[in-house]
Amino acid sequence: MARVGLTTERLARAGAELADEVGFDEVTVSALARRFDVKVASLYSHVKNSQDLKTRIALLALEELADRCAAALAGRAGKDALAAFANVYRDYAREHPGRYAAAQLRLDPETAAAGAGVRHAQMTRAILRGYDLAEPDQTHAVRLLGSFFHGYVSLEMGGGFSHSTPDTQVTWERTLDALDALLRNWPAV
Amino acid sequence: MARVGLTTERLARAGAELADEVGFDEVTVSALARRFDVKVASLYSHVKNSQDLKTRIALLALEELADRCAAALAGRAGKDALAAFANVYRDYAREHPGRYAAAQLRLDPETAAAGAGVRHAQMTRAILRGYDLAEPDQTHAVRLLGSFFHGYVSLEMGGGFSHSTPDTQVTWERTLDALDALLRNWPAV
DNA sequence: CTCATTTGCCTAAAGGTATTAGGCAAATGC
DNA sequence: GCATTTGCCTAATACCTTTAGGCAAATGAG
Repeated sequence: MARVGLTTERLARAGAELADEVGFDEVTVSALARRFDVKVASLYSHVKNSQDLKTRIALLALEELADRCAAALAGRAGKDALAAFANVYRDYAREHPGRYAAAQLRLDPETAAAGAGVRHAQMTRAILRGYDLAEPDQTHAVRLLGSFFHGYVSLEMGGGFSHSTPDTQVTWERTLDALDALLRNWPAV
Repeated sequence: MARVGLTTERLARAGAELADEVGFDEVTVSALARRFDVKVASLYSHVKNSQDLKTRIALLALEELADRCAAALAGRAGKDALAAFANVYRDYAREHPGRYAAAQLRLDPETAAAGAGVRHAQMTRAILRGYDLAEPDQTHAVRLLGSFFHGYVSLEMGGGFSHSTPDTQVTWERTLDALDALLRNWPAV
């Protein structure tokens, strides 16, 4: 019996590729076994179960996304940073729909805390350094931006904006303008 | 063999209840059959398949949500309308997490068009009547609001804001203030 | 190099969900 | 009261998940 060289790492990576190809929901222990031309039970030495596999894919995606964000944010400030950050999310979702869907997986708090979720929050906050926002408004703004990015990308991916004018690219640019304006003129209490 | 009186309608309704109790992902033809104390195959006379069942639950949720929005919007304008609309989304998601998850199901275009999705778009647009926004900015604003509401509620439901200060209720109120301010001072091109 | 140990993938088996085909009995209508 | 429709059932197939236990390949000590 030839050994294929399965590892937890390789399974997560292959699972991520599979997700991008067929959708995160279709990522299954069986499908992954087929991809490695290996019997299903063999995977259970490397991942605890199906949920564990999905969680690992999610964490991988979050890590990748955080890396890209960090790279995009380096040396930018203000609206430049805002747009760069937003574009990373959107582009990642387009390039890797399955991974992006995985990144949306609801993780239990400890798992999430151990992963790259914290980096995401820190980076969103870093964007706001270019604007004049004191706490607690800074946190409100972080949440507003996070919500918008996530919501926009989800809706666009889900076809929520399809078949309508104006073009979503224009909306994307104009809404980023609008958010920039909002952050510069954040309303006082 | 006593007849239970299954109908497509009752199945969708029971499926929605089940979704709220155990989560939309756990809604399965088998689970629904158990709930009616009926054999699994019996359901296939009323729904085409598992996907069909889920779609019907999604459409039911979208309809309910649209009804609530319409009721909330009646007689309100400007920020009042904005807040009322936003609160309907948030409250619905809290009251009916399973149904809300169902409403997020990706529908094929024809199904979506036949459902209440159109009403949602029209109502979001109605909110903007209280603000001075011409096309195409109105559409951009509709998309921004839709993205934010959806994103915020998803993140909050998913625990994205948990264990952090300030309180999410405060953020909710302040971000609505901010969006109101943004709509009143929409940046010119 | 040889032998013992570890480790990786396998077979086997049990349980759950989805879906289809065909049957019997209850409801419906003439 | 009988024929037809309709509703739920049994049976069967197929796929996914997960656990238990086995054999052989890799690894490493002497």
